Amino acid sequence: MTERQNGTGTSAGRARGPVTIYDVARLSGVSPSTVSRALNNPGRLSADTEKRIREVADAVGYRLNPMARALPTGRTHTVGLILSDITNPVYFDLVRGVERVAAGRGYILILAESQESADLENETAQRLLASVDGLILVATRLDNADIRALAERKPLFVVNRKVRGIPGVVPDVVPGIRAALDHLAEQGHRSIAYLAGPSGSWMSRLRGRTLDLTAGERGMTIVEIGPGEPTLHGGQAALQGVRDSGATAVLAYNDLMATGLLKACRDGGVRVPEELSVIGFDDIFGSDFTSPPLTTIRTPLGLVGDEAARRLIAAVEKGEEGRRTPLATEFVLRGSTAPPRG
Amino acid sequence: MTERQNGTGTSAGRARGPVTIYDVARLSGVSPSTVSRALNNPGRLSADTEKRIREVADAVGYRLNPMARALPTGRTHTVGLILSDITNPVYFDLVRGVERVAAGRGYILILAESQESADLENETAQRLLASVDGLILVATRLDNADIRALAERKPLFVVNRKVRGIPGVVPDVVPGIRAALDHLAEQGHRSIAYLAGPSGSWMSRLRGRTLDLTAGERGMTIVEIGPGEPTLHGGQAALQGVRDSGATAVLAYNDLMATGLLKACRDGGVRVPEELSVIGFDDIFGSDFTSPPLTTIRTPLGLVGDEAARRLIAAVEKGEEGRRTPLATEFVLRGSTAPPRG
DNA sequence: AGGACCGTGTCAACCGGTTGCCAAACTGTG
DNA sequence: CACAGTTTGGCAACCGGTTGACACGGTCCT
Repeated sequence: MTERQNGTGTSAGRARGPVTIYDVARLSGVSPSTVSRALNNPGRLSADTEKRIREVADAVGYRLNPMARALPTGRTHTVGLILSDITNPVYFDLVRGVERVAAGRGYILILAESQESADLENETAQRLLASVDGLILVATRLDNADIRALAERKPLFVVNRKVRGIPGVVPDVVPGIRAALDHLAEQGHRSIAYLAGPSGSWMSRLRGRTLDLTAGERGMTIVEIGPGEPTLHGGQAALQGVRDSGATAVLAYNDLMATGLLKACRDGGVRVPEELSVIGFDDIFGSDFTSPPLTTIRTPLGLVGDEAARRLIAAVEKGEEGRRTPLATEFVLRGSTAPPRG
Repeated sequence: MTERQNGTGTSAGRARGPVTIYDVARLSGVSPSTVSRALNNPGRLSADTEKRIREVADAVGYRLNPMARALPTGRTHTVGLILSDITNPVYFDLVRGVERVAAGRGYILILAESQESADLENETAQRLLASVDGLILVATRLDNADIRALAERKPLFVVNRKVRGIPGVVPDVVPGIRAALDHLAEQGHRSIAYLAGPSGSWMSRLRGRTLDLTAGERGMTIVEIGPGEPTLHGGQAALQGVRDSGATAVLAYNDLMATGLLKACRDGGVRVPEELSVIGFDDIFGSDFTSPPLTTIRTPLGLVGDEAARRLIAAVEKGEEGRRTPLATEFVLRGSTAPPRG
């Protein structure tokens, strides 16, 4: 009765816009709802009807309109990822991990940046919320209340932060820190500086606390320096504090800061590792070709992204979070550590 | 007559799902279409009606449902970005540029990776096409026919590739290459190797051709080596070829390859820059802390991303591509070049 | 006073799918 | 052969917006 405007008189005629299920329905002599069932409700129809419709569908190059599907179902097949800083190399492998898993499961990745601002992060999350099935927050600066509020609206997954009742992943920092301190102890270091990241960073606090604990067990002392920006510049700016602390070795919140410190040392005539040992965190791109190559504590960022996407999508689809994979850090010995002088 | 299921008896009652224009309409005593007009058709309604509706809307926290809007309008307020490799640092600033501009204009960024495969790239583009208002292809491996086919369906923008009739941007490589060759000529280099990127890369060919031309003008000769993977590994693998060529200086297709070459030199006992001068391309993150720091030809990647997003969105909204900003490369002198021996 | 015109808000159709419910057809059984 | 049970496919409502057409009331003009 009501012929959709897309239709043309001749069934072979070129439709105006993209092909819809209405076109497929007309061409295969069934109703639109039957087409819908044939395509995403396998088994509901008789085998030959389903087969026939499928054949027509890809003969005419039918492609489902995701918006049209999203409207009645409320499911967009999209995951959102919010980072504080897109250009921070620490996220590259993570983003790739998320994208690969998402694409593999038929999901699309939406990426946004919060520019290290809690307000902007919240605003961005709100803006994205309507378009995604679930949201991954990486190293979020939001407080627990905001996080919970978001989690009430859509499945949420937090990376590098623990929030009671919210699924998330934070790689175990203990093994990496233990191995790093064992290594430093073996070389004779006793007093170690920790170059802290931003004051709002949960992960920086975790690393600091774990360092304190682990150092205590080994009779070593930790002096905390900072907080500082988690960037090259933040690391460069910290050299003076490090020198003042009298520590013979430094552990930085992340590789960016460690690399910045390395640079400041070179500029300031401090020889690394002879005069100062430096250890980074994460093992980002570039850490192996600094000079000297940076000794660091590796975080398996690719796997973290994988895990985040996998479990978020499980939550979206099955309402339960998927199996947890334990993820651990690992000490990577390169050239920026040596026994202290004297 | 037909009360939407969202409604509750009391107007103060909590709606089940998110607030819709139907809720706002009921609460402010007008029809849904009036609400729609009040919100995105300023001036069409009387000033107080509009104001009243706006107040109700944000009093109840109304948020537009992007899917619902996309259906009748065909506009998703989304731009897609397809990269060959998410973890390649060359793209970080570009991605950020695109994201910032997109977010600033109320658009959402969808990111996907083609893993250096033309087939996967095409498939990905098809998959995304229905969800985006426009697509940005970076260093695409697609052939011109595929690109044109995509451009027929949605606004398309290509970065680092010129395709007749398709809007795009490719930073002018001439100034950077001229300055680099002038520098090498001044130091006494005559025979220079070009470490080519993937054979499918339009940009690698452009850089190679421009190099040939520019070298010719200066009485220098170029030996092309490759093609090779545009990665650290590709650069490492090329050392033998470089030595065999007898060139005293190398220009690599990109910084990743240059850095790989640097590493191979260190491992192979070739001193840079004393025995071999190395110049990269792009000035990616990390190029300034290799050892020696890499001399390179900078591409303004952040601006490229900016330009791409700006002009794509202009095409989407006004049907015309926006104003073009000329973008040029620039020679950055660091420590990996020196006069040849003898 | 009558008519043209303008400003304002509503009606209803539409975008392209999904899905609960029902009817027709088909199957098997006593 | 009648009847219950099971397939199979269609109808129509719905998701949440947008927008062309129109009705209504008030102004202004002749």
